[in-house]
Amino acid sequence: MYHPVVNQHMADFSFEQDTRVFRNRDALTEQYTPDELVGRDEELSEFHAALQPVINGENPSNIFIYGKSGVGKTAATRFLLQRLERDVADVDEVDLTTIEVNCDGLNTSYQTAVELVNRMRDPGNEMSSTGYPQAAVYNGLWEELETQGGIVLIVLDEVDHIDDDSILYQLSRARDNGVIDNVDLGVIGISNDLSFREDLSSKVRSSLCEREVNFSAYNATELQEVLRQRETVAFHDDTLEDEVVPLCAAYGARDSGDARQALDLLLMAGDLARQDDAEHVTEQHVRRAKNKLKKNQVEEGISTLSPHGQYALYALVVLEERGETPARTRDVVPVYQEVCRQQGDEPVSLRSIRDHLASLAQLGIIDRMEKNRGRDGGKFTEQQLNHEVEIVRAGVSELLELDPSAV
DNA sequence: TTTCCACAGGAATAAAGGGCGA
DNA sequence: TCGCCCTTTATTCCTGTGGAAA
Repeated sequence: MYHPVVNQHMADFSFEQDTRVFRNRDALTEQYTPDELVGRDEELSEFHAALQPVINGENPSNIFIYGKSGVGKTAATRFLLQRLERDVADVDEVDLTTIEVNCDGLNTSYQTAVELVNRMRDPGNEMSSTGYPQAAVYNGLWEELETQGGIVLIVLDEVDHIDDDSILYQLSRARDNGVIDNVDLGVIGISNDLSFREDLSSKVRSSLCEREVNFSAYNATELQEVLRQRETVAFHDDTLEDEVVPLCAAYGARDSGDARQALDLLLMAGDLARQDDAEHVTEQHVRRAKNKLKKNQVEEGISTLSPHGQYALYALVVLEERGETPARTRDVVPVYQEVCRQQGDEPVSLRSIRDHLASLAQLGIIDRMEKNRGRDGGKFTEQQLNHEVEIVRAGVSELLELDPSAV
């Protein structure tokens, strides 16, 4: 049977190559490594010096890279390692392997060790992520490293996501402990968390942080330079209106000099312009992109929460809508318990709720303020949403299927 | 200066769930 | 199938915190 309406509708979703706006959209993504890194001369120079032993065929130093998110730590690491690999290729005596692992999602040393083993194994021969004794996983790791031979550089990006420092100790001390013999191993740890280094046990700190490179935040001028550099690769000439780059740079500078955020903003603004069939990316596209990114960020954070984390967040949404925030933990609890009842779930203990609220704050979804009323009221914490209540409600309702009138 | 309040959060431990090798 | 070993999420217990009041 012929359905003209349906066919007309379907025709609207055909795909055509769209080369307007972007020349090379990938140049704004995290995977792209530019030919030149803007505004990072000092950091690159220090990092370069720390990698120098590799090309000399000497035992590589363990290097610890730190600085806030989006200041070019990962980009600089990839940039220098690409050049190192290129230059090592001309030196017969040096055999270099680099392995980059992002520890986001790897909560423990165990999982990280399994990931490293699997990076070195062929597909199909990979190790399962559970079920083995820890010693078996480490033995597997040393075997794979010995098989690689030569110099191996392991990059652990977002290394602060690993809860325990056992893997860092094992890797940085592997040679001294005699578990590897045929391979010279160097570890490059990258962290956004400035306190991470201080929290390491002294034995790990002294071996992992043989060389340290601190990446400072970009200022608005440096961010503009970064964006201009990518603009020429990513967009067709004269596609961006004059105010677009300064505005993206200003947002990035406001969010603690974060180039990644500024680049994401530019990418999203370009996508919106293309979606609108516009010839140019305008200030309006940037402002819309900013809102959309914020929403995505909240939704992503919410999706990683356990059910009780979601219930606790929903309790705060309810309190926010009642105008009862900032709310003390003890005031969040009864609303949380009501949400649990509505969901047909048993509430967890006060101690666990504290942990859930702390996680929400860590994800940047809520704000927590410490208060102290002294002998009259003691010390306590108040919390409130860190984003518009509509955005959070939308994100959490999608997961919980809540009846808004019930709580 | 000391005491007190109301928690926050660390430490130890348990239970449940899932994968592995024998 | 069973025992082992891991992770995640929870519980209980308990110590630490810091500003106002005494």
